[in-house]
Amino acid sequence: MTDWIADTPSLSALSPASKTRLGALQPMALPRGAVIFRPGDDVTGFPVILSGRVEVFLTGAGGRELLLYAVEPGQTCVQTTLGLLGGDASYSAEALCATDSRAILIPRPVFLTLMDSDPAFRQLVFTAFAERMGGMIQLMERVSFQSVECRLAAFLCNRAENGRVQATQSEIAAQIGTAREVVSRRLDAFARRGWVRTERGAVEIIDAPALRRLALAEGL
Amino acid sequence: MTDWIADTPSLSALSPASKTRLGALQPMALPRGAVIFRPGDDVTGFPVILSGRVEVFLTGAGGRELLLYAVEPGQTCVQTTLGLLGGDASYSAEALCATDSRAILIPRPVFLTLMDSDPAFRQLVFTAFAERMGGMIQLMERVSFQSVECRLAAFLCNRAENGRVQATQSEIAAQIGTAREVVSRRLDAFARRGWVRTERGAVEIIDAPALRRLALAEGL
DNA sequence: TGAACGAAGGTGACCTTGTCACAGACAAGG
DNA sequence: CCTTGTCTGTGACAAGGTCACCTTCGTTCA
Repeated sequence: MTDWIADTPSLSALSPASKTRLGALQPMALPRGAVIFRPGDDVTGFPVILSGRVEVFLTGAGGRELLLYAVEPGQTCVQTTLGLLGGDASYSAEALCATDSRAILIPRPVFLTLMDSDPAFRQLVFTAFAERMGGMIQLMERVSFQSVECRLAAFLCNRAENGRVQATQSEIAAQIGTAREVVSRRLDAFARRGWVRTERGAVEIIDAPALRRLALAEGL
Repeated sequence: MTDWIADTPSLSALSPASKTRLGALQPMALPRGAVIFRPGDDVTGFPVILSGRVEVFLTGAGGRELLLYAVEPGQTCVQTTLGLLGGDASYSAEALCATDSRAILIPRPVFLTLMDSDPAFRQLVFTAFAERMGGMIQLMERVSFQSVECRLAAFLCNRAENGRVQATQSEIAAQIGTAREVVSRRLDAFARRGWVRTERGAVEIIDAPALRRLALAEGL
């Protein structure tokens, strides 16, 4: 087993005592698609992602989904912090592994001890919290004030690798908080303008600058 | 001048040293309508509301507004915590006094000292943070998955005093994150069903149970 | 091998929301 | 009075969400 503490930059500032305490924990392997938690689950501990990517979704009545945020290596999950520190200790969102991942789960008592004893750990949790909150406010702004077209363009720009985005239209819809049908129609509109080409399970980007211009047109 | 620390329950658990430190600060009087901060302002300190009510809005391109959360006595502002602890130190939202209010502003250095030295203060800031985050997620859920009709009904139920809601339709629109015209039409629909009666600057509630049923119809 | 099934994507119809433009109603002060 | 600014109502239209249903692919498995 690798020394996961040394391999995780965000943990490097922790005190030696904290590292010792955490050293006893075993990383878990989580396959792509694994459910970390669902709405209503109890909070049993504080997960830290070591590798991979976990996505946290809100699910609405009609089955529509909205990506709240993604957790990447070294980051922590706010939903959990919320449960461990605040009032109600259950989740209101759903977390799924977007890729194969490894994570540790810090049990609640250990978490509380670290919070009280290690300023570096506090700092870690706090800045994670602050960043998430900022992200949530930006998300709020995008979802309620920006057009779907604009959000879609921004998404395509961000997720593109070698001019391609590997994702089904349903997935894209969940990421930007709209319905699949709308994504289908918007992508079609982009395609007719010659900006993209759609395939089953992927979108090929032809005119990235045009998309970027559109993404920036409506404010941030 | 009254002893504002003793009068604020949420501060009672602080250590004597913290109280001494805070005792030197002078409460500020803020009239209704006063602007606490605007987008782009720098974060100079950590405000704690002693009395009154402060509302924090997000403002979109077309001038549309959305109430993110309200700060009530003993509570603190997350936007600020975010600025003091996280990366970027400027606000992305706007805070207005909804009523005449009193507040203290804890200067940044004092805030940071208290965070490191007083577990009770930490607890205070942290739970405030956790509660806000929970509230933001609920807001997200309402704004992106619930109909305007439902949100409006819920708002009327919550804000009613003696069967009346004192607010202009513009204010209501900002509170539930929609456009004024839409509020006008929805209220009209409620009125035709005999549930409310509208006046200039107020809404009288006639059939509260009907509204409550509608508010609960689409999940929380 | 080919029938069947399920996931992904396309489309039309329809309703709800948001936007724009503008008009009437009302309150407070000159 | 008359004016001015705020509050409210309305029609027309565009954008987005929902529903129903169909087509097109891959995969599986009998």
